[in-house]
Formats: sequence, structure tokens, C-alpha cells
Amino acid sequence: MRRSDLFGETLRQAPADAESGGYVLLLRGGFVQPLAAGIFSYLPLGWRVKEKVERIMREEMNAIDGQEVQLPVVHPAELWQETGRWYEIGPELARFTARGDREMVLAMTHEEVVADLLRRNVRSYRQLPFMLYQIQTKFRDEPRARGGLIRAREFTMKDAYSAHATAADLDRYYPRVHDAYLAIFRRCGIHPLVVESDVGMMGGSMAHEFMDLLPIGEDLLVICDACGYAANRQVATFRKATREEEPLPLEEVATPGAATIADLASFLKIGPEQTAKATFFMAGDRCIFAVVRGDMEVNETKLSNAVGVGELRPARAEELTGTGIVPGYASPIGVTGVTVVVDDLVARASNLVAGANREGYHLLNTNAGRDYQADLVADIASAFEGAACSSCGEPLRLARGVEVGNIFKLGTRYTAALGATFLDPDGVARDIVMASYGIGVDRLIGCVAEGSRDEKGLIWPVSIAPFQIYLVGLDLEQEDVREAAEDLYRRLTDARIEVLYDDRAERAGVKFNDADLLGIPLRLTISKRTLGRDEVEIKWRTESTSGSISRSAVLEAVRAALAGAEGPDATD
RNA sequence: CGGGGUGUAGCGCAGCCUGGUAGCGCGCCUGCUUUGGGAGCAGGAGGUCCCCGGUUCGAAUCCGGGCACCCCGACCA
Repeated sequence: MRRSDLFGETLRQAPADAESGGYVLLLRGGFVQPLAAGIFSYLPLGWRVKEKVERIMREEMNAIDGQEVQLPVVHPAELWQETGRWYEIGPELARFTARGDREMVLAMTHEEVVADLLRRNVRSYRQLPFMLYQIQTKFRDEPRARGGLIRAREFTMKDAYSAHATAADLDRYYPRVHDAYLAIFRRCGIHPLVVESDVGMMGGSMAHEFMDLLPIGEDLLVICDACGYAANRQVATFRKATREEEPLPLEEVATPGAATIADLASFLKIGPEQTAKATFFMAGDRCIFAVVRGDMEVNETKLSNAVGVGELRPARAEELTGTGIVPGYASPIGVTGVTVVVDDLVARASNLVAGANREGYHLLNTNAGRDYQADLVADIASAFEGAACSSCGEPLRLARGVEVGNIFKLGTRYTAALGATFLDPDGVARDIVMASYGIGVDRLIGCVAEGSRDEKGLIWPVSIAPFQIYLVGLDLEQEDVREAAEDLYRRLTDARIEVLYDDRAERAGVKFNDADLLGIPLRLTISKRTLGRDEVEIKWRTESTSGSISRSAVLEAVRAALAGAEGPDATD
């Protein structure tokens, strides 16, 4: 490709509305361009990167016996009504009315369509197992897109779905996908951490997320460096210790103005761990009263899983009228009409300070079980920096991560809903066991851009770079130099090496800076100076110095260099 | 959805407070000079000042409403 023909221009100044470093460089380099919030066009350079990522995905999915398919983007509403997600999922699911008042959805994921394929096509256990995958557009009407490709509304996902006769068979297959995913990420130059995760709207029994550890990540991860435990904070457990003491008598004390745990603790000169914190949520029109120890935070994911509701939101003050709750001075004592959920630690703890449900007063020595009854005792507290690992007791660490992939054991949630059954060897009809696996293609590219760059620009790994070589031609107005540059371009192209040949009438600095900005791994320079020595200058994007090779040996040297860099761990 | 911010040339911005012929830098086009890390000079093209309404002799500027985009939060496979 000649640079003079390439569509898309590089920008010296980034558009003002881009914030993250990797995204700025993708914009400046002309890889992608936003059309609307979270909706992007891929320009030729970006498309080449994406195409290479997808090729790697196809190779790895085919290697674990995946069969590529292409499923529709537009689905009839009925299918989503059958599984119930039409009703469960909010405005994130884009709906529209087609001709003849037919309600349709834009696919945000494809479990429904796959389960439908299964019910139409699978009859016997002899047809199982198998795995289907596709690389295709999804639309999720996110309330707020951000971070460029990291969180888009329209995006490309490689999604895969496996079908099994038994849960045990899925258990055998699941690790193969796990390993294939790690291979994909490694070949693309990132090394995500696998963490346990919440099943969220997908349902099912078990889920893992592949998290690229980047500061711009929106997920908080809980990591134990000692034993390797790693989980999304939404589900992370930790060891909770408490001293059990003899219960002391309840006592009301005046605590004027102490409406927060911090104020209360300093007023009473006690630690926050000697208090109980009350937080209120609404699940539909049901009020949930959550109690955790004062030094901890309620984990909404854990809480909603414990209560068994899909959606929770903080309660507003007016929704608490009539319950007896006095915000700032609340405890479950004397409260009515709410579901009281108590963290397992609070249930075991003794003599905590809690609200008196009276403005300006608290109660000393409250004890769950004696002074109030929990409707539910569960782990509903968020793990925090320094908390003790539930497996080994060592301190946990928090880190930020971007979810580049996930794998879910769905079980029979979708197949049962749609009646996708098969006959087992005994002639008994059973629901097909299903799992789904996803990787966000754009997000993966966004992560590579974010994590692999310097002050001059992007640094693509050879495996997914838009071109392997950036050929800088200088002094091209000089006939012999131009001929030599054209000749080198032709030889590289004939050798099927991907070259972006900068044949523009620009100054050297412009070309060098563009080569750096675009992040192409290997740079070759030919000029009257190098031609005089019958040489070509060669420089890696990652190196600060260049070398020289004789013109006749260029092809071989480039081939060898690229082959060396193509190895699976080339970017380590 | 709550809070904050921004919409003026392809990109970055000034002008708005105090209403009166729409500007600067980069980029783009032409010419000359220059030529190994984002050149210089000269000339030039390019604008529904986000949209609708109002006030006014006159609105980029003041007022009202809307929309879009960005940031923090809520939300999120």
C-alpha cells in the first residue's frame, strides 16, 4: 500500500473529546472514527488490525473444533419473550417496530438464536457435543459509552456457544475454551487475568472473566498474590473475623449530628468495626434493609443475588416513610414492612452500635438475633484492599481491569425455556446443556492500544499490526533513489510482506513521526544517503536506534526479523 | 437517570461578560526556497457560529426551549 493512496489522515492534535491515551492514538492515527457516542467506523488501518485479530480468533476457535456461523443481527421479539429476557432487560436492549407492527430487537447477544437453532436441529445425543461461533455485530444501548473502543454501543463480538448432553461433558469442554481464549489474547499481545465473576443477565451456574489489567478498567478485581485467588469484586469473598463477646444490655445514647459512621465513631471514640451500617434498596416496590459492619460497604451484586432479584436501586428517602426507618440513625430494630438482610459477619458480631431510629440517637450493644431478626443472613459485604483472602488469609489487593472476554456455563436456562431437547441413550428427552463464550473484538483492540504505546504513538505487536513494514522513502525527487525505493517496495510486496510505503512528498520528520504514530513494527528507510552505501536503514518501533543492511540482503533480513517476532510470546 | 462541562472552518482554540462586516494556530490548495525527526516566505480556498423560538434597527454574543458530545457517578455480558 502506498501511503499516498491510503484513506484516512493522521492528526497532529487529537480531537478534544477523547480522553484515554490509547483511544487518542487510534483517532490520531486514523484507525477508527466515531460516528455517534459509542458507534465507530473502522478506517482502512483499523480494519486491517481488526481483520488480523479476527483471523487469530478463527484459528484458535477452529482448533478446538468450533464451527463458524453467522447469525442475524435483527431478531423477532417473540424469541426474547420466550426466554423472558424481553421483560428482564431494560432499555439496553434496543427494540424497534418493523413493518406491520412487528416488534424486533437488535441483537445484544445470541443465546436465544442459538438455543432456537438447537431446538430446530438437535434430536439425539449422538449429535452432541459441538460448538458454534461467530464474529459479528452486537448493539447494546449503553446508558453511557466511554473510553473509545473500550465501551462502545455497537461493537463486534466473537461469541461462541457449545452444546452438550450433560453438565459433566460441558465441564470437560469448558477448560479447552478457557485455554483457547488465553492463546488468542497472548497472540494479540495481551495477558489478561482470569477471574471468577457474576453471571449477571446471562444466568447459569459459573462464569469467568478475562480481565486486562489497565488503570482505565471499569471493573474492580480482588487479587490474592499469595495463593492466586482472583475474582471480580462483585462476587469476591474474603475472610471475616470478629470477637464474640458476652451480649451486653441495649442502651440508647444521644449522638447529636452523628449521621454517618465516621461521625458516629469519632463521637463515641470507637472504631467503625464496632458499628453496624444500614443501607436501603428497592427491589421493585419491596424495600431491602441491608446491614453490614460499619467498616465495610454493601456489595449490591451480592445483595441482589442473595435476595434473588435482578435489579436493585438505592431507596429514596420518601420510600422509607411508614417503615420506621430514620436515615442516618437507622437499625432494623422496630422497623416494619422491609426485608432485613444481614451480613454474616454482623450476624456473628456482638454489641455493635446501631441507629435507634430516632433522630440524634443510637443504640449501644445491638445483637442480631437478640434485638432483631434477619429475614436473610448472607455475605453481602464488598471485599476491600487488605481484607484477608478467604482461601489463605493473606491480604487481598484491588486492581482495575477491562473485561475483554468471558465464559459462562449457562446450563439449561435457555434450552429449557425454548424446549431445545434431545433424546439420551435411554430414549429420555433432556434439555441440552449450553455454555456461551465471548470476546469483545473492539475492546481487545482498545486494550492493546491502551497498553502498548509510548509518547510517540502506538506499538502494535507484529501479529496484529496493520502493516509489518513502514517503508520511508526520502529524497524521492532524485530519480535513482525513487527507483531504488520503488524496487524495494515491489520486492517486499511480491514476497507477500505487508508494506506501507511512504511515497509522499513530505519531509523526513513528518514520515518518521507518522511511522511512530501508526506503530508499525519495522521501519525501513531508503534515501540518497543509504543508497550511496547501497544500504537500507532498518529500525524496530520498540528500539531507539537503527541499523543498516545491504540492499541485496533486505528481503532475507526482514523475513528473518519478522519470523522471529511472530512467535507466540514475541511481545513479552 | 443525577451532577459537571462543551458545541464557532478538517483538527485545536479565541471572540460571548460589555450586541454592530467571524478571527488565530495547525492542516488543505498554488508558487518559490528548503530537505534525515512534524520547514520558511508569498498567495488562496474553506463557516447554516449545534437547532428552534424570542428580545432588538441589528444576535456567535442576551433570554427560553430542545439536541448532540465529553467527564464523574448510577447502570453495564
